[in-house]
Amino acid sequence: MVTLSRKFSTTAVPNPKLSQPQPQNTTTTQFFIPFSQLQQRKPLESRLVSILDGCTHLTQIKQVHAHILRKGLDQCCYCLTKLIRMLTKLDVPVHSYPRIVFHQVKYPNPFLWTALIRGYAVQGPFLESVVLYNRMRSEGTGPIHAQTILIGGFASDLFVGNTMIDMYVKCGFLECARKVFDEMPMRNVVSWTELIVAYAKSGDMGSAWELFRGLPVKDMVAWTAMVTGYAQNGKPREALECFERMQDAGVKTDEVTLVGVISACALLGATKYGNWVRGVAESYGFGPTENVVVGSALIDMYSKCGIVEDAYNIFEGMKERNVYSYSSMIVGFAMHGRAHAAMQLFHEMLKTEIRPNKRNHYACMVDLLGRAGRLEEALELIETMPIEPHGRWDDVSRLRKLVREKGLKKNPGCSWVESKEGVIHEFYAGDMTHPQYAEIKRALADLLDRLKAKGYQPNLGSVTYDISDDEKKLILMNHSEKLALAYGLLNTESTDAGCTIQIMKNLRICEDCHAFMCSASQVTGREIVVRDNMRFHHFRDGACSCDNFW
DNA sequence: CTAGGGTTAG
Repeated sequence: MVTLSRKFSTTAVPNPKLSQPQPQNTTTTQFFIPFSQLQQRKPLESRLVSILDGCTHLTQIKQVHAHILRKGLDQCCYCLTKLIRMLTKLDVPVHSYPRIVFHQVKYPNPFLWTALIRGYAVQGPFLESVVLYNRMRSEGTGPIHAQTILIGGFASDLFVGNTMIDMYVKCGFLECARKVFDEMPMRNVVSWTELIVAYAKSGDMGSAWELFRGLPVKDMVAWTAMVTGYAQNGKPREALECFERMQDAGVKTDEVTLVGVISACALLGATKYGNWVRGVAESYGFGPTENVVVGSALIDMYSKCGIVEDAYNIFEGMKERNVYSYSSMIVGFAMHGRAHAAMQLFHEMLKTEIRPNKRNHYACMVDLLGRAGRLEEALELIETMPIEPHGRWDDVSRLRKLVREKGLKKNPGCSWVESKEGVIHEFYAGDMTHPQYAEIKRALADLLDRLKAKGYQPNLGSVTYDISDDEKKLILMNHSEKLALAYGLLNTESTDAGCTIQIMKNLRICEDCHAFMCSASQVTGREIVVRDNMRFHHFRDGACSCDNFW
């Protein structure tokens, strides 16, 4: 079922929309140039590039350069990119000859920029490459340069189109990317996947699915994009469903797919499913020991499933560790209130070459120490914290995240419980679709009476809508974690192995549910664990491990 | 030459 093959089918299919008359006066963006103006790659330029590729001495390159100028190709980014790349390969200082070549081009395209930036990144000064990178990405630069590729027509349709989609997406012009996609004469899986990922990253899984549905040949990468898209957008059930449909379709799977599945399991708290995935990964030789990404994902999954020990076993067994592995483990310890272990690991990490993720990491540790009441250590950490000079690279990812969040609608409250058989039961707030709903409702009413006798009062302040108190009580009673609890009580016995009822929730637990769970643990004599999006709550004998602080 | 991957903070 699993393969490591990276071969992809690049069969391009014609765009059916183009045979129909094009609608006039659509929302044209100022940067966009229609594909009809596109020319084919010119043979002369291709030949010059391949000649450059074979150059081994500076004199040869200079000869070809002279030839390029004679042929009037002094503005051809395609040739000059190759020229700069060859120059830097021969250790010619970027700041001399290559930089001059670059400055003679009026409209450098992203490839030319990249050649220069890469040169500085290899030879130094490193700061210069950062400066150039930011300049290239500064307002509108990407799309404007994209025009020059189009007008010059330095590459074939399909490739330019795909690259443009990528560029527009990276510059945050999703609509432009879509427009390119719609007007491309020929398209392949890559074109589709680029856009699907862009929609997924912006939180619009609806559009992603719509596109995916219309994709004629769905390959492994496209499927994986959907699976991880769902996982990244807090829709783990959909992610697993997608994964299963992918297998039904007979599409092969590799470690990237499995990583997406594991992170869905982490969200769901689906231990059994996760274990199975781990087994599959191991049997194909990219288990947690061999593959850092699989390992880190599993660490996160196990700690979010409440099994820190297993998480630590994975961590210990890993051949290679990076920031993700350490972060996941530290956070895993923190989530379970093991401040000491987290602190120790943090210091262990500082001894390696792995650098913490700048301020965030420190913020996390300070928060943890503060929570554990170790204020002196927290202060010491703040004082010894090295201040990193360039936060610009950080900005990029923060910006993308912002975009993603902006497009994201607020997720409805949702809880999951795993049955004895490993089946995941999902409950939404006010959800009446569960087959056992009638029983659940009765059990909840029953429980409510017993809790009231012990002094529990519904906390009406947890509902902020402007409605009557009775309606508020009804809403509270139908919170997803209460439904899940009732399901758990109905379907497990206190004598069952691991008789704890473990509930996973996508949002923060509300005050009313918290009090309800406390009281319920006392009345039923059962241990209840609720993991919300922040931490674990262990309810036992009427008290919670978080000390009512969450 | 082009497409899919793991953590956290607020």
